[in-house]
Order: sequence, then structure tokens, then C-alpha cells
Amino acid sequence: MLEKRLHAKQREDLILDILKTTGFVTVSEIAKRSGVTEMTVRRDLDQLATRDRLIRIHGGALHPDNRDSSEFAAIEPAVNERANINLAGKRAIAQRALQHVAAGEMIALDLGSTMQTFAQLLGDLDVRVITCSLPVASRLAHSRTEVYLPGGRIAGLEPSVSGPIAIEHLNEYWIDTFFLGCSGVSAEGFFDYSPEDTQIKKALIRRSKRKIALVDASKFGRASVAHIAPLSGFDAIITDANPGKDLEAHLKANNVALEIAVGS
Amino acid sequence: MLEKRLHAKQREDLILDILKTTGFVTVSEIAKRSGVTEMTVRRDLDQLATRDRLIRIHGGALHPDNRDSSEFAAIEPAVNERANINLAGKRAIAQRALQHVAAGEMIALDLGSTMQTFAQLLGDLDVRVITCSLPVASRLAHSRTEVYLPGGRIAGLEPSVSGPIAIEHLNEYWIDTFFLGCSGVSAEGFFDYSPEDTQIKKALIRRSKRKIALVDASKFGRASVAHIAPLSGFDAIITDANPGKDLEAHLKANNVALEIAVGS
DNA sequence: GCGTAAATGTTCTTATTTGTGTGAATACAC
DNA sequence: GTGTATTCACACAAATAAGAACATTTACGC
Repeated sequence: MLEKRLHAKQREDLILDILKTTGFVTVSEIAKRSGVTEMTVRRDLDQLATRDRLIRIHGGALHPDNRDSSEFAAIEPAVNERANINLAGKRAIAQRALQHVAAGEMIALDLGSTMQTFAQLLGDLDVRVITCSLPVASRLAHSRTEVYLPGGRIAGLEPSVSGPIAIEHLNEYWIDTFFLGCSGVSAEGFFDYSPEDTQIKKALIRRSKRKIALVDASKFGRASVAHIAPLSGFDAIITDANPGKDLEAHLKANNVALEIAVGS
Repeated sequence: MLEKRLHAKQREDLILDILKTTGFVTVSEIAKRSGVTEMTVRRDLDQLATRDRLIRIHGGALHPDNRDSSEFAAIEPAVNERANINLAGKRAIAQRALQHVAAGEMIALDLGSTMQTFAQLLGDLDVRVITCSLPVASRLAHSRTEVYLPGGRIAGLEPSVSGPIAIEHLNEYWIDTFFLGCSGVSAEGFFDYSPEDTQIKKALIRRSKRKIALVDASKFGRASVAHIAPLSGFDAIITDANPGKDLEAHLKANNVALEIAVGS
């Protein structure tokens, strides 16, 4: 996977970084991404476990905060940032989304924590990525993937490129698959909080052959501020729980595949 | 990589520079990039380690800020700041550079830790900023300043936009003042380690009415790999210590103002 | 030019890290 | 429960990095 083998400390950083964003790592994932044997990864994990940096489990490791939620939740309720909400779900979704990525393709990644998780997993695949999100771009910067950013003004809660310049620049790219993130999904389609960002999302939809939405279950049935696009035209929704009969029917009617990812 | 062998101090600079941006160097990487034997690099690293400029590990070295996080990780989880080398000097330089910024202007910021410090201070000034550096852009994203990024491929030790697309997009901007960062200054002008980045720097120089270099004193007299620009054409150099009579004379001959910032 | 000291390179040995094959342990479906 | 597929851990082999001692080159004074 990697031409270069990562050194001990780099692997440690990789492991802890993934743990921080996704809450979970597998031995095989680290092995693949760092170019070492699973045995070596196990030794790394065991080493980190003795220092309480992670919880060792069969097949991988967990973030120490996942120790046992029941005990600590009451004492320290707000330790998990917004990005850490439903980590397992986001991770499962991102993992599933990987199946829609083929070598050599140009894919577009939207904003949001799910996309950052996705970017993490995308790691060293042989693809080109375009994104407006600075965190997503930064995560991929040192990986094997080629990363492109449109030009334009930086704005938003999550630093990202937006505005008319960005939209114009996006027209220079031909995208195979766009992975959309959003804040709500209903029968009317996909929604977002920020009207500015929807312009970018709309542009990316226009430029892409395939469109796939990555949506965790908490967003079903929520129609928030700004409308991005109708369900029709999308190829698939990847989520982590059943969206309910009603929305399911609408998806089927609009020919949108429903994929429910289960935690590994 | 290099036909010429770098001297001890140049290697030292190279090592610290890479450490500053990536937090990690390998012996073999330095050996290749500086054209010396691995044995020599090890001696360099050991020497730097005794001065606490880095942490020696098997196969390479780490930035001192990565000094075993095991104890502090739980308390201080996200320490992204690796650019703490000569922080006082950088801060003084950045503070002084602020005097060259007027409200309403369009300024361009280069890459590097000095620029990140500068960006931090720039904070709530009423200016527009263009930069290729993702960390610089991220720092300014939530401030009052308007931040613009050219489009293009993300590459480099410090994630940044580069390549022909970026250079083309830069032509759309009219810049009042460009603040240059570099790895070396000599009578021949400004130098950098990476040939790719110099293209961007050259383009920014062309697009800017005023050019000011922010250079900490350790970089004087170092002519490293890639030439960026001659001294002539630059309006000022801001630094934190006296550059020595020789360089001082050259600056004067080329009509470049010398400003020495003192720590507050 | 020459001589000298410092810096760098070579060679060999030792230490550390990583990989491989084996059987045992674990999880999971039925 | 049983069967099956992973995953794990151990011992040893291989690869890689480090260190020591000595040879060589380079820089720089005169």
C-alpha cells in the first residue's frame, strides 16, 4: 500500500490520530496504512496499551474514553466534542463508502466530521480527491492521494473554500463520485444549515457523475434551513441505522439505493 | 537528490526545518537530501540532541515537543504547535511586520511557522489575506480578516497549495504587500529548500507591489538548495538579530531596509 | 604551495526492530 | 453446545540502524 514503511513513532501517531477521530482502529488497517506486518502493529498496540493510550481489544483498539461509558459519563459528560458524537456510526459509514471508490478515480469530499473520518480511511488509495474543506485536505496532504482545492474565500465553521470564485474553479474538474454530507434528510431531499455551503454542494453535484450521501441516522426526517438537492439524482445513501418506512419508500421511489453500514 | 554536499550548518537548518513542519525526520532522508553519509547525519542528530533541539529515536529524530506525550496526553490532548523553536524571535518579527499592514490592504502570507505566528497576530485587522498555506488560512478563518486561497494541488511538508493551477489563479489577485518566508539569505538573495515552493513565491513576488522578508537570524548566510529571488526588489527584511556587516552592506547596496525587531 | 585540525567516510560489530511460521486462543454463526 | 474463520502470541530469522575505531578528505591557516 505504501511504498515507504512508517517508523515506530509515526505509526504511534497514526494510531492515536485515527483513534481520536474515529474512536476505533483495526490491526489490519494500521498494518496496511503503515506498511508493516500485523505482528508489528500488535506490538505497537500492546505498547500503547501499557501506557493507557488505548484499550486493546480483539482485532484492534479503542479510544480510552470508550472505556466504559456508564461509569464516566456521569462524572465527565462533555468530554466528547461534537465531532466525536456517534464515532462508531460515522466510521462504519465511511468504511462502507470506501467500497464506492475505485483506483484512479477523481472523487469529491464534502465538509464535516464524517468526511474527515472518510478522508482518514481513504488514506493511501490511488485516487485523486477534490475538497473544499481545509481539515479534509490537510489530513490527506501527506498521503498517497493527490489532493486538490478550489481557490476562493475561506469561511464557515469548519474552515473551507466557498463563494463564487470557488464555484467557478470547480467547473475545471470532472468528478467521478461526490460524497455529500448534510444536516438533514427528508422526503424533500437533503438539507444543510448554511446557505453559503449549499452553493458549493450544488456545484459539486453538477460536476459529478455519481452522487452518494453519507448521513448518520440522527439526521433522518430533519428538514433544516437550506435545501441542497432533491433525493432524485442521488445514487445512494449510506447510513448507520434504518431510516424508517416512510423515508425508505421515498428513496425507493426516487431510485436511491439505501446502504446501512454496520460497525466492524 | 543533491549534487553538492551541504555543510554542517546547512544540514542543521534542514533538519530543524523539516522537524518544525513534520515533527519527524529520518536519518536516511537527511543523508539523501544533504548528500552526506548516514554516519554524519547521526553525528548531527546526536549533536542537536545534546542541545535539546530534538529527540533522538531509532532511525531518526522527533521534534522536542513530541517528547513522550504519555503523561500529558490525557490532560493536553491536542498539541499541534510544533513550531516553538525561537518562538520569541518569531513573535518579535511578526509583531514588527504588523506595522507594515494598513487597513483595507490585500496582503499575501507565505508558508512557515513565522507566517503562522504572523497570521495569529494579524487576527482582527481589517485586511484581506491571500495565502497558499492551509495552516495559515485555518488560523485566520474565524477572524475578522477575509482569507483567500488559490486553487490547486495540495503538497509539501506544510500542507499548501502549489503547482501550475495555483500560479495561474494567483494572477487574479492584486497584492499590496507580500511577506516572504525562506530558509536562507545571502548576498545572492533568498533561498528555500523546496524548488516547488519557490515557483509560488516567485509568482507572489510578481503580483505584489511591496515585498518584505521575515527572516530569523539563524538563516543569514545560508544559501540552500533553491534560489527564490535576489535581494534587489525587496523593500525590507525584518529579523531578530544583526545579520553581520557583510550582508548588511549588500542590503544597503540593494536598497533593502533592515529592521531588527526586539522582543517585547 | 604545505601542514594541521576538523569534518566526513569506511568497515566491522553489536543492538534494535521487524517479519515469518507455528499452534493456541478468541469471536461468531448456527 | 460444535465448527469455522480470525486473531493472537511465541520463538526464531531477517532486516535495519547504531556505534566504535580507524582511514580519508576537506577547509583554512600560514
